[in-house]
Amino acid sequence: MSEEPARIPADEELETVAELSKRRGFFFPASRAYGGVAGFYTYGPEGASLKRNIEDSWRDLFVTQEGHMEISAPDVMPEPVFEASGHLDGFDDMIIECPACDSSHRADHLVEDATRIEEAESLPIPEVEALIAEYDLDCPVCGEALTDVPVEEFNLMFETNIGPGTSSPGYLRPETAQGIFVEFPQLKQYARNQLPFGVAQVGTAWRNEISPRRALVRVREFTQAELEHFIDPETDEPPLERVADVELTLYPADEQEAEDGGEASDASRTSSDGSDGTYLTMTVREAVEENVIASDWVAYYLGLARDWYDRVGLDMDRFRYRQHLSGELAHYAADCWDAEAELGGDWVEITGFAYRSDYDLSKHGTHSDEEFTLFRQYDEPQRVERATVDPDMSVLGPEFGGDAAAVADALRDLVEHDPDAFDGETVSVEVDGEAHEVDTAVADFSREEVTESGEHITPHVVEPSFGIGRIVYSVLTHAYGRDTVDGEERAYLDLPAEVAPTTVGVFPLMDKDGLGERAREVEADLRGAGFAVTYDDSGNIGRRYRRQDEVGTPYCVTVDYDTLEDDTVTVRERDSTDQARVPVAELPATLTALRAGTTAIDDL
RNA sequence: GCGCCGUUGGUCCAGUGGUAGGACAUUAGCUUCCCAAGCUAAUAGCCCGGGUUCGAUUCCCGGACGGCGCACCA
Repeated sequence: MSEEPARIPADEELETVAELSKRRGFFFPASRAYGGVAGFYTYGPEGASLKRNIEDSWRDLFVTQEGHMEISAPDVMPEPVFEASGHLDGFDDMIIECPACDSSHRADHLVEDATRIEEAESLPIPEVEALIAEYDLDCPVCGEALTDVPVEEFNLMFETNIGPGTSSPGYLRPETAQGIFVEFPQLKQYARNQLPFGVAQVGTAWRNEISPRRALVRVREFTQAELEHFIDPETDEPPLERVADVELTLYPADEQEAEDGGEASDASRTSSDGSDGTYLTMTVREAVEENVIASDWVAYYLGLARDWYDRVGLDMDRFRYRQHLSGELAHYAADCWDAEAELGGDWVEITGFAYRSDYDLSKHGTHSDEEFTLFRQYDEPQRVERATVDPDMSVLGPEFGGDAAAVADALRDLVEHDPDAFDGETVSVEVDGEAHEVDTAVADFSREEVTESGEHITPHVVEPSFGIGRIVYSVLTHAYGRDTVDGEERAYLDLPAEVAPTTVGVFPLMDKDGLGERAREVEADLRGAGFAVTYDDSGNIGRRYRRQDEVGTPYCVTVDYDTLEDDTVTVRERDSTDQARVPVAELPATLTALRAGTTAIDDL
């Protein structure tokens, strides 16, 4: 029997998991034969399987159960995509490094602090350098003069060239989301132009991090599972009743600020001990009613995801939802909560839940030639008065020459925003800073009643964005445990059967007297039934159980001498180490029931 | 990017200016009919590049990688 489960001390926990991961093949630094490269990891046989199972579980919930569609878009996208999304602008951070104390600072922020300039980020680098010299700016840490210290760019995007030459720059996507947003014009057709609909993607994202850290936590290439749920902000409501009773552990912004005197920007690194007692534990319903979570949609996903984390094996006592502080919000986000897991005493973000409003679709609508809107029909067509112009080009052409087309566009633009400007004999429009007078008659201004059957709207986006690698790492860490079985310590992973890399180990008690041959037959049967099976005939039976315990295999089947007599085998359960004897013919059904939780080992 | 510390079989460690040893793991054999047993044997290592030296895994410099701190983290 197993007894005395012991939690690993926090300061040993991550070392232990790293050691296990390398030794048993969950994950390890990539390209080690060539010295390794920071921020890249290879998932070994156990890890790749665990990761895939977690992804499949995510798909089952967020695609199959929730009824959304999944796509697979390219990793490389052309430059204009990221000009539109804001990632290029927002990410050419200007860094200046103090020559005296080696501290790094955002050069644009130093300039903004010292001057009245508000958007120094948009200034060219030579200009920022000139401003630093002009204002004699000093290092905020040590006071060293920064004049003539070069300002350098940090771009966190991986750049590449599409095709030969450099004329067509591309970037590896920093989030899978853009691959969904960019295809919205196609995707909306597949959704038959009906809101709401959700598009999911599980794929690779890339960020050229300055300093990769902490195993799978901060890496340069990682897997995201993202859902972009497109909604009509005026009419669509989430099915809150489905998750209303789910209990959440919430760490709202005001609690974070109260805790450390307003300097809570580093709250994601706050250790668990300082945070006790400041969490709010309440149901989704209560959180919405008391407005702890501002967005019903975000609240819905917090509830939905909470049970999923539990399902894939996170320890819910080491889990919380933390609201972003206002200064922490991304450029696109209106409100954002992170799911965080506690690892080795630190809290790590594993999912971001953001209400992105219409930010992304509007940006792509403006920058591209496609429509990133949907047509929403009114219940009843409406009669509305509309002011229009139909400029007479045969007059404008001779009068304005090359500017004529621009003048006509300006007139059309004006009539939309200010039809009253056409009340007089003439109307004035500005083209390239030059004012032009046009006869109202030439513009052919008119007001007419038209029938509008609907309007174009830009959907809002609710985005749960899961970091799969971090979740794999968190699940491994939370699953790791040690206990004592028959006086011998063992290490095990209490992974849920759904995500465990191997579902069943098959062993001959000894590899002789035909037991091995019989065990091979059992193995083949189980593989045929679709189970992930490991066969092991090396070492004594206890050693083989321990091997499987250590990688989280939930069940082991042993062929012994009784099997040769009556065609039964023992089934041994990982967590309890209890055994039951089962007819070989019933093994697939029994294992399926055990995995689904509809049968317990004690009932066999 | 900066600073401090580190890097020795698959894993975890010891050690040395004269090319290294243990534990565990792995493989083979013996033994054992259900929880890391025992015996025998085998496989397998000094991060990379330069320097000092007759000789460098060891000392020095640089780099890569890792841990922590600073900065960064859309």
